[in-house]
Amino acid sequence: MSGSDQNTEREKFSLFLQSGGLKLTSERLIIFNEALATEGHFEADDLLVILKQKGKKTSRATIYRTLEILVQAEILRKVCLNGEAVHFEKTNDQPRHDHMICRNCGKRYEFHLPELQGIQNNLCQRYNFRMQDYCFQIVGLCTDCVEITHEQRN
Amino acid sequence: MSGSDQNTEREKFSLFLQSGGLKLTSERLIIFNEALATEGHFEADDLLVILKQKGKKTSRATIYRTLEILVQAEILRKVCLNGEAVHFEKTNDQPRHDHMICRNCGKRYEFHLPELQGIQNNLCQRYNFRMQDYCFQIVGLCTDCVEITHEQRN
DNA sequence: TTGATTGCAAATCCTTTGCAGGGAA
DNA sequence: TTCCCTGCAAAGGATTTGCAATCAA
Repeated sequence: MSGSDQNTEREKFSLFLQSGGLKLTSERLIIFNEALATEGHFEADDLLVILKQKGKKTSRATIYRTLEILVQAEILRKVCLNGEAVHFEKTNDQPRHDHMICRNCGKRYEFHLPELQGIQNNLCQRYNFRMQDYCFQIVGLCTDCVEITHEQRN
Repeated sequence: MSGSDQNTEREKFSLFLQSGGLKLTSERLIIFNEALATEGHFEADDLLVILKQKGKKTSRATIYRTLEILVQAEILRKVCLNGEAVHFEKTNDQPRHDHMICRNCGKRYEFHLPELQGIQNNLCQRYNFRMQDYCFQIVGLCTDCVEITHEQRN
């Protein structure tokens, strides 16, 4: 993500906090920065570990509370791949949104499917729905694991 | 779901158990039957309650263990809507697969989008991936909640 | 007979919450 | 000064696991 994107998000965060009578504390800023600096998915606990390693003090409780705020501010989204634990990812991470996941080895392909946009617009119009986010994922077996599974069965 | 579908699934279950050296116990059969008789989504605990009400003895542990087997046998799938608890649904429940969920009130629209099939085939071919399942969901605000949110902000 | 399966209760894992002290506006 | 926030530790909820008795094959 470019620096200017990060500034946009930072602005969004500030405005969201203000509009809700919330305060911009140093802990919230630390968590915000780390979340935006993280590529791809992460769990709440990942952040705790990373921040500990970097010597930045934040409690687990504050991380959970702040991540919830970042989701409400639409800076992060929750994703939940095939029943795994809840992960977070940046909402403005455009090119990596759709997933194909191998059920066996966990390998994950990420891509962006512009074709989905038309489908989405259609639905939102029909139901008068305001889309904030979407998620598309395919679950199955990757090349390698198709073969392995085959061998096991024979 | 028709009776013959249920038989097909029952067959699938038996075969899966056999091929893994697993046994078809009365508890597993009870859970299988109840899972397939359930319309739409359910949680592990829902099943426990229902079975208790019907006077069928099964422990929570066995339910969790059996549901895991049913997922591996591709009779059920896990779905996780926007960070909610894990739900299960039948894999062969064709017409209700894609979701649009209101982040505010939790209202859920369900539908089937045949347009997605082409996209999926494309991807699977490109990556030589064997799709077992997919999931498409839109998250946002429904008609009613768009208005409410608007009022709050003004 | 043999090894898989069950139920129970304890253990775990992830997340939320109550509360007293500290901090932003 | 006034609430909002934080960290801690305890609570909660969902899921898993160890173990002895039980049961399908």
